[in-house]
Amino acid sequence: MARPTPETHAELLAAAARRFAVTGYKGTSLQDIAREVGCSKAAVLYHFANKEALLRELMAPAIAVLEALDARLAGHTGAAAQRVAAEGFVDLAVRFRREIALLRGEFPDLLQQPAFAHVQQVSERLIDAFAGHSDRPAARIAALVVLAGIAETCGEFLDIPDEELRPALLAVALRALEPTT
Amino acid sequence: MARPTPETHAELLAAAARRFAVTGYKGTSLQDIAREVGCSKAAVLYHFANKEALLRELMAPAIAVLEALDARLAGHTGAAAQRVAAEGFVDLAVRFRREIALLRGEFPDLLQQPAFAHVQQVSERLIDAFAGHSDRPAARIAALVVLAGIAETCGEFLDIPDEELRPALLAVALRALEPTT
DNA sequence: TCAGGTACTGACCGATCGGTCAGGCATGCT
DNA sequence: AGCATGCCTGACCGATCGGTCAGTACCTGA
Repeated sequence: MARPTPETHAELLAAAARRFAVTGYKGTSLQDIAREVGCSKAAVLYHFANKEALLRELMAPAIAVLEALDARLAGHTGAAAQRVAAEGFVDLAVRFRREIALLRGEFPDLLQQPAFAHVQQVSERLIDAFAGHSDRPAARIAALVVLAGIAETCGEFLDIPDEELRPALLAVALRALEPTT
Repeated sequence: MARPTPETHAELLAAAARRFAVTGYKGTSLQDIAREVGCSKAAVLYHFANKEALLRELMAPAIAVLEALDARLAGHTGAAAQRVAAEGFVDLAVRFRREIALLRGEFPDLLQQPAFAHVQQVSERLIDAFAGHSDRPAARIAALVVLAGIAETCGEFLDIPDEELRPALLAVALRALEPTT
């Protein structure tokens, strides 16, 4: 089974993304990933220090975009913040839907790992922006429904093009976030 | 550590609910549950045939209510179906928020087990009702955002009373499901 | 020609998983 | 007194987990 392919690193990353999306992070073993690529489990751990490092590398691009959105958010308040947050997050969710989908509810668990501690804070600021920086429970509830709903949904529509998914998600987000009279 | 408590069954159920809600189904071991109650792992498996049976018994009341909603859904179409589905699902989510929360994204995995196969079909009919029985992608996207958003959100507000959470969730659901002009 | 790095393997490790099993200890019926 | 039953235990099982390690085949530059 010895096959000298230097692109293995990228192949492993892609295989991990596929497996994580189906069976989740905890539900996928290094064996599973190795089998999909056709190499040994030891080869996986040659390319990545450990399982968490694999996940970290997989999520890095998405996290970078999330942090850019966070930075952009700082300059806005109220309804403007809502619109920037909705547009930015929908765009992120659509572009990285595969990466987001693979965390399928393991978010709470994974975010507690030190490697993702910062993401935790960023998403709290995102919810705050979705809520228009309001403390009203109704606003915070709506914010969380939109955030979680989009995150869970985007991964279910892997087959339709970005240009169709993006406006549909944005429309439902903006409707849901409309202020209660 | 021998303590003859015949209420152990109920205690185990409650402990399992608590642990599942924090670390998820896969992330919680029978040891964890046993430790929380103060008995042995073998005692857990004396009361429940296996881990899945424990989960099944834990979810049974919520599933019964879900199936009742499904039956009620059959008599409605279009906007009426949307309203019945939204009201019914929000009520279910609020009442059983702890049970729903503990499945944290493990839904896709768990629903594939034969014991929950029926729930899969019911939730597809629910999404269909949310979408007003429309085939338009935008309608189906909105439906999934609402369903997933509510399911994920309700478990995050364990401390506020039903009477406050219910109308807030219903309001955001109805706003999000408003037909696009 | 050969040293050294890259990419990998199979064997192995301790821990933990869900689950089994024989037995023990109260309690209550006969 | 004897025996069944309900409830529970500690010891144990095979499987699988993430991770380590010594060794090896191959390529490259000196």
